[in-house]
Amino acid sequence: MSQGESGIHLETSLGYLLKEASSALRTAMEDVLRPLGMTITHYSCLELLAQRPGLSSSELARGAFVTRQSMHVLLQHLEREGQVARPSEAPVGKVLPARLTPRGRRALAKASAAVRSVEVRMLAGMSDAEQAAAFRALQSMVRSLRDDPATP
Amino acid sequence: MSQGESGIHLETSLGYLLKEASSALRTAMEDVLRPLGMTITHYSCLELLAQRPGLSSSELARGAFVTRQSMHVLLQHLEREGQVARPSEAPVGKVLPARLTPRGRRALAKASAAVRSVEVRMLAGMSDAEQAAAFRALQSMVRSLRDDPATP
DNA sequence: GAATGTATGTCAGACTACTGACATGAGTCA
DNA sequence: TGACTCATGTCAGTAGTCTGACATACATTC
Repeated sequence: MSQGESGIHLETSLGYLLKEASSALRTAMEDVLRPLGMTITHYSCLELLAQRPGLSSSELARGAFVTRQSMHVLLQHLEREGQVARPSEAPVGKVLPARLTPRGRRALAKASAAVRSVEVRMLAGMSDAEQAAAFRALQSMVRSLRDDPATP
Repeated sequence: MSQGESGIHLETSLGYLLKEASSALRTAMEDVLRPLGMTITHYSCLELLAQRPGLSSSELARGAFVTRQSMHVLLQHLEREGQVARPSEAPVGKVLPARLTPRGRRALAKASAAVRSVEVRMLAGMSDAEQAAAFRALQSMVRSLRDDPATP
């Protein structure tokens, strides 16, 4: 039956290609993080805390693109491992600001270098102009998807 | 401490933005597929079978960017639901070619239209030239990540 | 023909992230 | 003040995907 223009053509679909690219990036990152005993979300959490100390669990979740429940269990794990510290009581409201410990900073240093090498590899062969164009295009896609919450 | 150029700057990282974009796309697709009782991998499987009938479980897995084990359990489910059919014996070797049933085709029709609307929304505000540039950029990233398997 | 390497289908267990739900604190507004 | 809304932290259960393992089928090589 005519799927015509109402369907998706995998070969030419930007959505499909976006998924392919993010899948390739995820695999490459997992490959370099696994030897360090770290998952992508784990790394993302540490990187976010390094750049924005004091972030709450919910804010970290948004920054790592997972639910706050997922980040919650990860933070519990990282606290037990001694990579992250949180006050036992909230300074204000219920929000518990998290911070890296020295151990967390050391773990991040190796991971960050590894991830950086993946990103460099990913961008090999692209000019600065091409990278800038890709950046703007992806930003536009994110904005368009967020602005309209699913037209019913 | 100087994280310098060895680290990642979240605000300007193409890798981070790529993850953000794919996360936004995933969420948007889940939002329109959930009312249809379908997951993204489920939809991807049907779409692949519509465009390339006779694909094996392993080939479907690669096309949907999951492991063949994950696709295997999904296919078992879809066979029970009557959306997909496979011969009980392999025509050649061990490979079992899968095909859509009429019921699978009907389920796909709705899903495909829904996903198409998400893609249209995502590309709103982008010129054809911008879309083409984004397409080439993403293709380049995929190629670069695959060609070099993790330089140790 | 035998040995090896590669790809597939399948089963089992473990893990990650998700949805659902509840209580709590903060801000807004009548 | 009280009612309402919203964001957060947390607990519990579920679902989807992954890793590990094994047997089988084909192709290649010696």
